[in-house]
Amino acid sequence: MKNTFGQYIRDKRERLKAQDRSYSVRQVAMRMGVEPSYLSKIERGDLKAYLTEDKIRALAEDLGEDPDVLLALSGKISQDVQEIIRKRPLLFAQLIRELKDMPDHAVLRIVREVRDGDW
Amino acid sequence: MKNTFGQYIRDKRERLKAQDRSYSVRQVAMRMGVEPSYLSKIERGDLKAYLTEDKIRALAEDLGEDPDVLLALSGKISQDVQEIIRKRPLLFAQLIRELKDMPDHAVLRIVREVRDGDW
DNA sequence: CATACTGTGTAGTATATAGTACACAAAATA
DNA sequence: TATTTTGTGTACTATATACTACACAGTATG
Repeated sequence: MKNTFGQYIRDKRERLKAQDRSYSVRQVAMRMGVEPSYLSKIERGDLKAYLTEDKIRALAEDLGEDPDVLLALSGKISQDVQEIIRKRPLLFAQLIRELKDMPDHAVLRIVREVRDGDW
Repeated sequence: MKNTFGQYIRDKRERLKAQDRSYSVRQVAMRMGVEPSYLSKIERGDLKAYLTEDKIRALAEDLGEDPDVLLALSGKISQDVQEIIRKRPLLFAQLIRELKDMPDHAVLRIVREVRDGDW
């Protein structure tokens, strides 16, 4: 559960490293602003190692991954999304619970229709 | 920001207390499972005092308030809602950001249509 | 008027979160 | 082969989170 995040990013990083040597633990860690030993711990799923949202975002950027996905894998939700929900908790909590078991395509249809402004 | 939660529940509790003397800080605290001095701190907005989700839920139940609202006021989002989002972060983060500026009635229409199963 | 109940101040605790700093042996590179 | 560079183990730190325990003075109740 906590472990998938580590495995996921280690995997991605090593695939990038095969093409570009600058994707070592050390260099990625430097670029995202943590100590290499700490990123190493994260990748190996150390239960006492966590990253803040900004570090996760920096890592996502560096690895070319979606920040929302990496945040989710480390048990977090983007602060901006949280704020939207907290401003209208009744509305959004209800909506999200309602959409829980909807298939992706149904939710995507909503997204599209909302974006196209038929509301 | 953190303070509104305290003021909100103190207000509600005192209104209930006017009708029913069992809504003292002490008794409510007992029922929700914390020390009275701690609930007192919470109500006065002590920045070093926080409640976990279950305590907030117990408090909401006791005061007849909506748990999602009290959670939001203390800067949290219900764990079950968080989990729904984390299972499909791309989908839900996108949807929520898209709905950010939609008026309530538009979001409610979506909720209704989804519930009535036109999807 | 005694006593029970009230709200709150002070002090202390445990665990979670989010890291740094440095050393070391193995592997890769020049 | 000398020297970088690599990943990681160990030890340490600071702040946030989530409380308890108890004492105390003021207020209300029997």
